[in-house]
Amino acid sequence: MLSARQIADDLGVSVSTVTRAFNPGANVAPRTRERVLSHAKTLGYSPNVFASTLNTQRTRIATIFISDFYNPFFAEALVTLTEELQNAGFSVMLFHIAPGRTAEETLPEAMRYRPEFIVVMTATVTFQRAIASAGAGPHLIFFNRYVPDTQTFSVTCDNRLGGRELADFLLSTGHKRMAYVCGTPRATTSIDRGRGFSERCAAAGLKVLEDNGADSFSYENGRAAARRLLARDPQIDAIFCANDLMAIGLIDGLTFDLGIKVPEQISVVGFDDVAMAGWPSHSLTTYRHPTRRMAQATVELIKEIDVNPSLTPVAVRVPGQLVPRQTHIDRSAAGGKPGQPTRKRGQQR
Amino acid sequence: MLSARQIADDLGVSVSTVTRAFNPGANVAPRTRERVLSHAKTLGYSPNVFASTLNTQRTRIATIFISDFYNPFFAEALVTLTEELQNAGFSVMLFHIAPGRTAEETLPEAMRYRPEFIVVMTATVTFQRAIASAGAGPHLIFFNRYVPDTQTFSVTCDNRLGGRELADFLLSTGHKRMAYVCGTPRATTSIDRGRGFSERCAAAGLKVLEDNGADSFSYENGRAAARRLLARDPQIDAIFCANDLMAIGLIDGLTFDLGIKVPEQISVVGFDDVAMAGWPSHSLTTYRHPTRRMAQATVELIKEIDVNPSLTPVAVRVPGQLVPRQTHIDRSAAGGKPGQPTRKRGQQR
DNA sequence: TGGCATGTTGCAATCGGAAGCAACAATGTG
DNA sequence: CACATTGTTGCTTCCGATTGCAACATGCCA
Repeated sequence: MLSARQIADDLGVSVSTVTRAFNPGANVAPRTRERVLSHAKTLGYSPNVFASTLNTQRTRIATIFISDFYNPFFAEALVTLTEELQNAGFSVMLFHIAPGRTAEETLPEAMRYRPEFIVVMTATVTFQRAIASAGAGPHLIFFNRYVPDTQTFSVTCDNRLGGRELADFLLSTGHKRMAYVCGTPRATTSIDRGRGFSERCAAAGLKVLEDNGADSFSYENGRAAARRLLARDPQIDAIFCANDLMAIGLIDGLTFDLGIKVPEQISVVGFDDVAMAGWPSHSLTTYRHPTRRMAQATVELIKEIDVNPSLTPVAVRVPGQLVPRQTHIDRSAAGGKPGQPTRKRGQQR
Repeated sequence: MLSARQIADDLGVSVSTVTRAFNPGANVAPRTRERVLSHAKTLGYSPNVFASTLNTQRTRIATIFISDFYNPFFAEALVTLTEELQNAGFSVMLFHIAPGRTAEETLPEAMRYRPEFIVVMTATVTFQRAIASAGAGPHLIFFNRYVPDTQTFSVTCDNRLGGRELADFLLSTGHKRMAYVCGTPRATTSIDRGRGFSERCAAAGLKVLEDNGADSFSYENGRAAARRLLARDPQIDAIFCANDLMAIGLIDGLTFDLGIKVPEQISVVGFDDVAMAGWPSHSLTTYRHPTRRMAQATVELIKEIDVNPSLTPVAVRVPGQLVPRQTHIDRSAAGGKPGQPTRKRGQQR
């Protein structure tokens, strides 16, 4: 394999000179630097990170922990995060936590690369304890989730705000009997969305019916929730699902399993605004998940910590945006009509 | 940061002994090994890869190149591939090629980590030339695509076979006027699927109408293709789209933009079997993309190359599976009925 | 022309762990 | 008891690049 020695010998200079040519801060004659870089390029040489890391002690590695994607949004988040991290000069390593495995099992292997930052896209409460024990280890940032009651960095969508805005929206369009379908139990995303939703409804004097039957944020769980909710209260006029996938599942459940018309009989809103939510076949009223801005916020945070490693942990909450489409109607006017009264959803089929 | 020296001093042994404890093949007294590993665990120490890599010259790194996902299937592929690579003892690095950027710009940075394998999930023809110039560089494997007319490793779905099977299926169900909607121009996936489809139709004496208007495999492109195709031939009775996303877009185009009933007037089939293809709202007849088996095949290939680095490049093609649902009908019988005649697709809405 | 500042380069130690070789201890054999 | 064998450990060199320090060349000014 090509080394700096090779370049040095070819050009009749020392190894030091070669490395200095690659190091922007170092003192080299401009002409020498140019000669080195040019020769390196023709040979296809780039400095070995493994050697340089050894005494600089800076790996410039950011490691991302993922588990199985249950949500299309994760793919976008991962790609965006990778892109932004690269732009900020980091190299990205990816570690997958298999279902049933804990992050602790994978951590030692990940730690061998001495990452400067670890971004956790998977929920594991005990995770940070393991990191903390590593002393002057990597900085830990939770993405899309946080660990309640602890001081850690986290970047999430402002889920509670989203829940509140969706509640405000449904209240202002005359809905009176609301329900909330939870996603993965104990996931902060599910809890906060429901909390924001419930607290606004409570302020308006309404109690929200809550379905806790799901074990994950999946289409199937959304579909199954339809039957459970309607059995508990056949008079429901609006349902908020913890994410779009569940909302789409729930709508299919209402439509195909129970013969209930959406939005005529029941309004349904989701959370995320995945691509298919915008398609005419679904046209789902939802709340847009600020994925890219979350990725950017994460990298901003990393840059700040980089400058000031003793920064006090903050929980960054990025607001999203309400996206009214056609799975709700305004029930305050008699007869009601879709939010965007162009054409009824799916009518032409 | 923790080093082997620390462990050694604490236990009154040499650094060599500590490293040997971590190296399964090395000779250490079982009791000593246990003492070292136990102490290392309590301190949270794991060997520094950067140091060990220096003289072993084995990085055990596999680098994955991605670009923007246009297709949900990529997320699954990436996660699965990562999982399988980890199981095989590799660490995964992720590099993103921004739109408009070439792989060559990112390559030097990736090469600094001296990866043993590079898996390319993004299409770039000039890529391997750059690698080749790096001499005894990493092994290159194309995933989901290949570079025609070159000798490189690749793992793809057997797209041509899939196209043939879909053609056979539509022919056997009495379709007479077929069309094919291409995806990204020059993408081997799009070309091979269309070729397999056309050659079977040709064998049955049918010429396939081909739409080349798309610049990528997107929902929007599928939707736009509907209008173009029908303008060219209003008598079409079956359309094969290069992937599910386009098929769903095309169906929405037919349904909402043109008022054409699917499958009553036109049958539509896709390719991939993404999650939403199975939902009642779409219930798309399609061909299942063997994503996980492709990931496994890739890792198998890597293992083989690992044992025998001079292995002759092979193009592995993994067969998928036809999944008949409800976006086609049997036109050979008078009147025709859906493939699985339970309930008409989307009817209840 | 001598002295000094400035710019450029090489030397050598260093980072953390791997591995060949030698040293040493423990055990078995004649 | 001497000696060989095996098992275990430490010493030392090395991987490839970085960096403080010293050495050297160059140009400027007095």
